[in-house]
Amino acid sequence: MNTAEDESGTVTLEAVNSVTLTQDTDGNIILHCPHNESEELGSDESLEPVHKRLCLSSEEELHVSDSSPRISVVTLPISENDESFEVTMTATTELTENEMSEGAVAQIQILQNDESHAAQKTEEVSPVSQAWFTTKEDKVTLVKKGHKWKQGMWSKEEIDILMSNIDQYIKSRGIQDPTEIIFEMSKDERKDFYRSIAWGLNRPLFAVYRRVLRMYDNRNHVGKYTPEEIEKLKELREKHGNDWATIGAALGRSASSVKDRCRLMKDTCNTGKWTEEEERRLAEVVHELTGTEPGHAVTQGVSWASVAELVGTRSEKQCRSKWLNYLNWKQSGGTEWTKEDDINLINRIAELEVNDENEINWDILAGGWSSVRSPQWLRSKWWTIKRQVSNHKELPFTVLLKGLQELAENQLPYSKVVVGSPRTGTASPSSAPVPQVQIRVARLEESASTASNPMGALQIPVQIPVQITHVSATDTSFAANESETITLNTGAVQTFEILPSFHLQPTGTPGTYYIQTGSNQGLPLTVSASPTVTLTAAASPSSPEQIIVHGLSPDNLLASTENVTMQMSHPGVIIQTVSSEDLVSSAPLGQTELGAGPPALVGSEGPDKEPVATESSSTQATETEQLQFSEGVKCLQATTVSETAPLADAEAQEQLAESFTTETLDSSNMETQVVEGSIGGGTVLIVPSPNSFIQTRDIVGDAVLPLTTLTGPILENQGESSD
DNA sequence: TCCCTGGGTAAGGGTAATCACTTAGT
DNA sequence: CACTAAGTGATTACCCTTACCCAGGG
Repeated sequence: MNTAEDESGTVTLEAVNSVTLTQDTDGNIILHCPHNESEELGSDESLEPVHKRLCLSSEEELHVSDSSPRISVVTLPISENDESFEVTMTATTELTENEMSEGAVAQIQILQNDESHAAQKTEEVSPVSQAWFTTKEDKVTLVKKGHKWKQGMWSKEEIDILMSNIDQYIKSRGIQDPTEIIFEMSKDERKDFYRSIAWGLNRPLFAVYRRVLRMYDNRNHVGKYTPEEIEKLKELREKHGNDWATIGAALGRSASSVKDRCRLMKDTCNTGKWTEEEERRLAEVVHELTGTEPGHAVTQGVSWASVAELVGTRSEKQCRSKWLNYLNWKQSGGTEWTKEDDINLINRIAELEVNDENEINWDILAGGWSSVRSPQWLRSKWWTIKRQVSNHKELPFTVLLKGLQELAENQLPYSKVVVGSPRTGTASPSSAPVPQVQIRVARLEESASTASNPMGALQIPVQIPVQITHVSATDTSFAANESETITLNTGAVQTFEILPSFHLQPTGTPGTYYIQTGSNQGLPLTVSASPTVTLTAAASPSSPEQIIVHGLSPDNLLASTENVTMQMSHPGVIIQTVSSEDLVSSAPLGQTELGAGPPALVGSEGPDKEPVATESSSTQATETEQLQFSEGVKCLQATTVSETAPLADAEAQEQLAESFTTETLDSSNMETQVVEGSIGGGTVLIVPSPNSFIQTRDIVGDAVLPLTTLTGPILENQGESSD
C-alpha cells in the first residue's frame, strides 16, 4: 500500500492491494487492509498507521449506498508485529451484498490524526460508549436523543475491537500488560483508559468496564467448583455473609463467581427429578406471585428468588429452568415439538429479515405457538438447531440462516453440516490519482463448485490446521524449531481465500499454530474451478503466520486428484500436494470437525484463557492436528522460506527444491521454477523469495508452476521434518 | 452543600455448555 | 436383550443489566 502525505497532514493511499469489507451486527463496516508494505506508507517513518480517518469520498463511485453521505473510519493496527491494520467505520446505511459485489469501487481517503486518540474526541464517538450512565435518567436522556446501544452478549467482533483498543492503548503508553492498568493503577493514573478502549463499541462505558474486569481477572474462568471448594465456600459464607469480595479472595475466585455459586447452594434444595408435589407447588407459587390463573402461560415478570423461597425445596435457577422449559408449557396445555416445528422455526426467523440474532424478538416469535414452551426455550431450541452446523460461530447470521433454510427446504438433515460464506475481495492495485485510491471489492465466483455441490448454494469452508516451519536460507534442512510448514488442503475445484485478519493459536508445539479461517473476509487467494488450480495471491498478510486459508466446497475436494497448476505470487512458498489417504488414515475426521476446527479457534476467550486446542495438540500437532482433513481431501503443503535467503530466484528455487526433496521428501526430479516430481508420489513447488509474504505485484507469468498430484505418503516426512 | 464524575458492589435475570438420564432404533 | 445414538431434562459456570452506593473534586 502506497501513501503520500500532503501539507495538510492528509495521508492518501495510492494503491491498495486489496481490502475486505465485513459488517458487524450494528452496521459497522469493518474494512480489513493488508499492510504488508508499511515501508512504503509515506516517506516518513513516523507515520503510524494508528487512528487514521478513512473517508469514503465519493458516494457515486463508492456504490456503498446511495444514501450514504460519508463514512468515517479509524484504523487500528492489529499488533506491533502485524503490519496489517484493521479499519472500522460506521456507515449510516448498510452495505448489502449486492453493493459489495464485484465491480463496486470505493474511493478511500485516509486522513491521519496527529494524536493517536484524537479520533475519540471527534463527533463519531458514540456518547453511549463514553457515558457511564448508571441511572435510569441517563438512559432515558440518551434514548430521547435517539441513541441506541448494544446489549446482551458481546460478539466476537466487539471483543476484537476491545482487544485492539486495549492493545493500542498500552502500546501508546509503553505498558506491557493491561492488568497493570486495570488492577494496579489508581483511578487517576488510568484516567482515560476506559473511555479510550470503549471507542468504537456501542456499549455503555460501564459495560466495557465490566467486560474488561472479567476478561483480565485471572480468578475468573477458574472452572468447576470442587467438593472441597464448596465446603470451604459454605464455611466462608457463614463467616463473611454476603461479602463476596472477601469470600472470593479467600477462595481464589472472583467475587461474582462465589456469589453465583452461592445462589446455587441451598441446604434445603433437592436435586434431580422433580416430584409431582414440587411441580404442583411451583405452579401454584408462580401463579400466586404473578397474579395469573392456572393454565395461563407465564414467561416474564417472575421473581424467581421469591418463587424459590416459597417452593422451599429448589433454588431460583431450578425453579426458573423447570418452569420455562417444561411446567409452563405443560400446565397450559402445550403440544409436542416436531421436526416440522424445527423447519417452521427456521422459516419464521428468516421471515423476520433481521441481520442479527439479537434482533429477534423471541416473545413475539413464541406467541401463539402451542409447541413452544417459552420464548427462552424457543431460543434454546434455535441454539440447538444452529449449533448442529459446526462452524456456526464463524458464520454471519444471515448466511447461517440461509443455509439452514435451504437444507430445510431440501429436507436435508442439517446435522453435521458446515455452512460457508463465500466472499472475498479482489485487489485492484491501481494507481489512482492522488489523493484517492480505488479499491475494488469483489466477490468470489460461486463457480463450478456450487454446481456440483449437493447442498446447493451452500459453500463449505474448511478450517485448516496449519503447521508453520521456518527454513533458514543457509540451512535448508527442516529443523523443527526454525521451520514453518503450512499445510493446506485443496482439490482441483476449489476456492481459497487468504485472510488478512485472523486468530493464530499456538498448538503447544514450537512453531506450530492453528490459523482460523474467517467466514466472510479475505484476501483473494483463489483456486479456480477446473482441473487446473490457480492460486492467485493478490495480496497477503505480512508474515507466514498471518496466512489464513479458507477452503470452500469440500465435496469437490473429494473427487479431485487431477494435476493442478499453482500460480503463486509468493516466491517463498513451497507447495506440495499430499495424498489424503495418508492423512485421514491416522486421524479420520468427519465434516463436522473440518468445519468446526479446534474450539480455540473460534474467537478469543480472553487473555487469561488458554486455547482449548493447545492441550490436545501439544507435541502431537504435526501428526495429529494437521490431519484434520476429510476423506479424499488432497492437501497442499506450503513452506515459507526465510527472509534472509539472498539467492537469486532461479538458483534459490533450485537449491531449495533440491534440499527439500532430498532431505525431507526423499525426492528428486526437480527443475528450476517448475519443480515437479514424484516425491514419494508427490510434487513439490519451490519458489524462493526474499520476503515471507505474497505480493500481488509479484505475480508474474513464470511463477505459474504445474503441480502434479501426489499419491505417496508425505505424512511421515512432515513428522520428521517438524519434529 | 450540592452536584457531577468515576468507580464500585450486590442482586438477580439470563445464556451456553455440559452432564445425566431416558428413549428409540437396530 | 444388548448396545448405541439421539433426545431431553437438570445443572452450573459464566455473562449481563439494573439499582444503588460512595469518594473525590469543582
